[in-house]
Amino acid sequence: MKKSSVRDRVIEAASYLFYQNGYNQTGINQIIEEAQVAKASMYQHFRSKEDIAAVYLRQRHYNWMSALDKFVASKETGKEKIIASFDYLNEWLVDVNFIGCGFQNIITDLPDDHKKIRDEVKFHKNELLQWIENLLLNDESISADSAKELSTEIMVVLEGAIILSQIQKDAWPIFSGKKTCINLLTTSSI
Amino acid sequence: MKKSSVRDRVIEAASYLFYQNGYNQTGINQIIEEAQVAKASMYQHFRSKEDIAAVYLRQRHYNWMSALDKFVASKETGKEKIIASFDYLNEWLVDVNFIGCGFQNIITDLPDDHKKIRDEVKFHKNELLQWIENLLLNDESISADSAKELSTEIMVVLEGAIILSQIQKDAWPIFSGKKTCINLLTTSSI
Amino acid sequence: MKKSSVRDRVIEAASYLFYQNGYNQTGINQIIEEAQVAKASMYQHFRSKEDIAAVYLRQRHYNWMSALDKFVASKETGKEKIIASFDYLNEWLVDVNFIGCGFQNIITDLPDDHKKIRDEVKFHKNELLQWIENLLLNDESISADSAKELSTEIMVVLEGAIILSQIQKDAWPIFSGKKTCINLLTTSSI
Amino acid sequence: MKKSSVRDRVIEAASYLFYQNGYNQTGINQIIEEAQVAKASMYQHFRSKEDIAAVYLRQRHYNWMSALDKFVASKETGKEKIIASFDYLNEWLVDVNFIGCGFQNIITDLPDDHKKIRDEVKFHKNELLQWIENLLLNDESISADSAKELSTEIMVVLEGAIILSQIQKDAWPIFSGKKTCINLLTTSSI
DNA sequence: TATGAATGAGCATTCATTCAT
DNA sequence: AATGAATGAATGCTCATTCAT
Repeated sequence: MKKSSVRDRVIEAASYLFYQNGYNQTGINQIIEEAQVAKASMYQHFRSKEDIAAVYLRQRHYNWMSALDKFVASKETGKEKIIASFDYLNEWLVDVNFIGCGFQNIITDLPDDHKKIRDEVKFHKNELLQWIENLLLNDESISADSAKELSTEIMVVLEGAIILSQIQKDAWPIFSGKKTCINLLTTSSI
Repeated sequence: MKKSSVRDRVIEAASYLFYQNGYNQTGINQIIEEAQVAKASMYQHFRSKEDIAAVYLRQRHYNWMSALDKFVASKETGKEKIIASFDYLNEWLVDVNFIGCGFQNIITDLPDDHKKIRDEVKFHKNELLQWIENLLLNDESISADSAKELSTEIMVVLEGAIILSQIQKDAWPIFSGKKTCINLLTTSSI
Repeated sequence: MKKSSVRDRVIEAASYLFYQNGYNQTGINQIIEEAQVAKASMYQHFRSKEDIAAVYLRQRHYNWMSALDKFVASKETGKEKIIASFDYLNEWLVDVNFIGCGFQNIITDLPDDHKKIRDEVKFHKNELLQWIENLLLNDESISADSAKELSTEIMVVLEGAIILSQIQKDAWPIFSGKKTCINLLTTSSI
Repeated sequence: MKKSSVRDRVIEAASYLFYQNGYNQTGINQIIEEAQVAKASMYQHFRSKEDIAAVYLRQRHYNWMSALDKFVASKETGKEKIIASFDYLNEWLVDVNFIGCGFQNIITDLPDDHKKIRDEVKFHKNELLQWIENLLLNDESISADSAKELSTEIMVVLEGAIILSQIQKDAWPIFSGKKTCINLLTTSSI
């Protein structure tokens, strides 16, 4: 069995450490030790720590979104899928012990000049927003305008559920969020 | 005119720096330089950087809450005050250029052992939740049970509005949140 | 049109970088990037960074001397050619913004063991000295002994004019040197 | 007997290493090891490696000039003192095995942004030029204008003698320079 | 001949904290 | 109460060179 590439090992190690311990709490030395890689080898593949984080975030985005998609796959309508996404939050956040969102976490205490990271975070959140909007657009009972507005409202609730459950180390904000979401989707269809 | 105390100057400097640049981005040396205080003098008043942050957060809590109270003072009913709190978010966050919530920001990239800081953040959020609940309890049209549940839902929306506006560097999540809040307060009173 | 060889491209890139930015300031990575050459390919043609520098210096020597020859070609006598060489210094050093002599520059901050480079620098300076002496030997009014001695004196002035104009970022040392040189050539012929 | 201060030990160690091995060849780690000082202690006294070098150069300037003054003290006239300064070069450069001028050496392979160092080098050379000019001004047989011009010519010769003896690892350029200097001072007084 | 991948040793600098006075 | 001096450990990053293919 072949040892995986330097690049892969670095990303794997960094992804784990960045998410578990935070971006600022994770040093290059930790990453290379965990990845069993020479420092200069690592810097041949990544220009900077920020670059590693950018790759980590992009990868995290795809993994997270596809896990979400998979989780709600059994639901039939867009509304049901959206509501189920709160159950996804619950499963996920309980599983990681309420560490919270890797994207939110990395952006809140970041040196000013880390533009790549900020862009990745925005990218992820915009994709998630789009995911919600698309589900609503497929629902015949909802107009395009309503879909746009509703999706932003739900997005806010999702984000709030994540950050507040992280602070409280408890799932209740997720269930409160879910209830709000149901309310939004119900009253809007009147 | 007497120079303010070492302790006060440290807190003032640290408060500014922690909020503007972030906890991890702010070094002890920056703080003592800004505060015009000797390093050892500082450590006579605070055991550690975390201790300074704890005091900063407690003080920030009181300032923030009282500014909120003041902002919504002109409103008569609890519901109106709660809805107006989103306007407060808007005024505040636009003013600070969407730096976000000092409590959310400090908790997301923190060494594991910083318990004092985590406790201050929880304290603040619990106080804010209580503030909302109390306003609802004063409304005769809302039952105690409803007040409890509604307040958690609104709290989630508030938190989401803050973090998402910070990521987007835009006020739209605040207005989406306000809309959701109005919806919640309206449908609940049916 | 064929791409020039690896060797040539490396030398060209290194020559530019060594002279413009300095030997220590120029990294192997810069060279191979500028030369569009793989690192290992480069090391197939040159044993070390020092070896590249040795080739650069030898090539620089020929280019510099032939430009000097060309510059003074219109002058008839050896004395006139030597005096004109200060005008050459001026034209050259103004053109390169007083970067100074590539040979002087490389030798002053060098690891102890870089013998090849030291030898190249000595070679160049000896050739220049010889060039001056030969011009004087062709002058009938000057004895062989005088030519030998005069050439060393003029050489010292030339070197001083270069290094001092580099420090001062100004041409005045070149003109002072020229004046001294004229003086030497005049008084000696008495 | 008290151990000398951190600052003094750092300067002493750095001065030795910078001059003997070169600025680029000398690392911070070497300096602190030689000085027996903790790294952070060193950085409490000096903002950067460049700052250490600036102090080293300033101190070197005073030491070098005062040794020169002392060396030529026995001479009576300004002209004699200036001529004797070439003997000083000889004594000095033979003693240090033709390492050359610490000011010339540091400036020829320096990162672009090291302004402080460049300024110290210019300062030293300007002071030396002034020293020569002042000696000539005290000589009644020389006009102020001549003193100004002669001093620049002699300065060029001095610099050339230093750099060329360094390259050749031999004293002959110093004696050639001395001869030129005598010539300049003699012919000028005609 | 050519090259992508890898490396150990080193770089200058900053960290939060403690000590001696 | 106040402070200048000192520190070990860690920071992110670059160096010239070599290896396997």
